[in-house]
Amino acid sequence: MPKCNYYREHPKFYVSIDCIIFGFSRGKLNLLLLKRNFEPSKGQWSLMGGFVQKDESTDNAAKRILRELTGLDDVYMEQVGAFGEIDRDPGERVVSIAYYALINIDDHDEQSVQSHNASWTDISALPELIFDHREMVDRARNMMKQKASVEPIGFNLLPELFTLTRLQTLYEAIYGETMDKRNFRKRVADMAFIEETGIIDKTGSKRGARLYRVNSDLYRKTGKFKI
Amino acid sequence: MPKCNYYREHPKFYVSIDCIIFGFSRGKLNLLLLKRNFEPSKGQWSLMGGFVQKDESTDNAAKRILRELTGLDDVYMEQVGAFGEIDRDPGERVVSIAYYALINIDDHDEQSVQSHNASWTDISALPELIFDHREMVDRARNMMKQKASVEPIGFNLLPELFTLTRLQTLYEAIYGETMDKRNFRKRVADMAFIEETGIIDKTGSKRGARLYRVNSDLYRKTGKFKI
DNA sequence: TCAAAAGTGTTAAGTTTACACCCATGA
DNA sequence: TCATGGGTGTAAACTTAACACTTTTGA
Repeated sequence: MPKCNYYREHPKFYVSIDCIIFGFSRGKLNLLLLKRNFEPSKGQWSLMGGFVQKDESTDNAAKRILRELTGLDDVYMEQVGAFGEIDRDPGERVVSIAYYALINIDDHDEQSVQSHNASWTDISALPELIFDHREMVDRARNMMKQKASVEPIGFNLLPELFTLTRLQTLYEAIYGETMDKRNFRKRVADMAFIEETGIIDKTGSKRGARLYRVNSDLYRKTGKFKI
Repeated sequence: MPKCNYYREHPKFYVSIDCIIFGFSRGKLNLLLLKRNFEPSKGQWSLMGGFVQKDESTDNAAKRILRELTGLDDVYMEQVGAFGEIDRDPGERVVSIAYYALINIDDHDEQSVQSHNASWTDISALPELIFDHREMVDRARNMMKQKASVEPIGFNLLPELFTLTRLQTLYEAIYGETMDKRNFRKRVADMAFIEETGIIDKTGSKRGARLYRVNSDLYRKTGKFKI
């Protein structure tokens, strides 16, 4: 019971979560999208979503919904914001809170993704999306780009070990522009927390390339990030 | 009626708005805070807030609530984000969406502010705030600072005409650091949309200072902003 | 006549950009 | 032996930062 009548007169709303799930594959940013097999808007493309429940915070709801689709825990997520237009969902009034997630595309549970009728789509060739999902994607993309330029969040899109060429391709995809190889490597070399492992990866080239890794402790202590 | 049963099983929540209202006065950033004369947390300091109604979007609810307190329309507002911890409001489960507003402190309706038991407080000496309002303020402040460095939103905190000294003091308050006068003026001079009016303001000094104004059309066309 | 705020340029330091060739290897 | 991706340094252009004195005027 409420402690006073203060709340009584006010309406209540469904509160949902929508997830913009970023992955990085073959030089491109990708989003994990669902082809809806339920109403409303059955058959159309949408973001992964779900409703906030009584016993969970919105942040936890977002984690749960991401886990339902990908099988992943401990994923990097940021809130994009609340979307509260009256008719944004034609079925009912629903206030939705969007979150974006950065995952290593190799890690997700393929079974679960398929059972949800979901698939990875190149972000520069998105299909039409339901409701205001396109606006959510655009805002998430801008926030992510901005944040990725000043904090080392991009590494969440890579496996633990990565080559510098792969890292550069990732940032080229995030920023949507090509970069100079030597300047890029100079900047990486200036960030001590991006460590050489001594391991050589021969899968990407004949010669082989050095594998690097992020040292998070080192970043926390000393870290400046700028790419 | 909903078009399907999809929503039925899910809980509904109160959705509220909280406003972080920035003003600029005597060289300091200020917030408009309420001393609550109602439960819960009567007698404590809080942000201006209210509940979203059935017939309004969250953006419009924020505008309404700001207008209720300040009497102002057409105010610069940005959404900070949704705050959805289960127990953030001890009275009831409420998901709150925070917005910040930038107003010229001379413009507000003093009557209305007083009748709401509200007053301006220096942001660097805030009292304790209820619920998670302090976190909202901190996030709003960071977002505002970030945005103010790359878009000309700071001018919303000033009257239409302003001196360069006042503009500099404002940005020093936003960034929390002093700036070099000559470098600051050089940067302003490089932005054509900050126009000299030819008017001299004698209120701030014996000699008088030139008054400037923002030309928004010019900014939209040609504008780069960097202070 | 003096206190108080307004106004004004130059130089050094640091950062960013542009640019081209050799290396190692497996096929 | 050659095609492929991996790896490396320097100089010019630009941006940022540091710095101090003169002007105007009302009290």
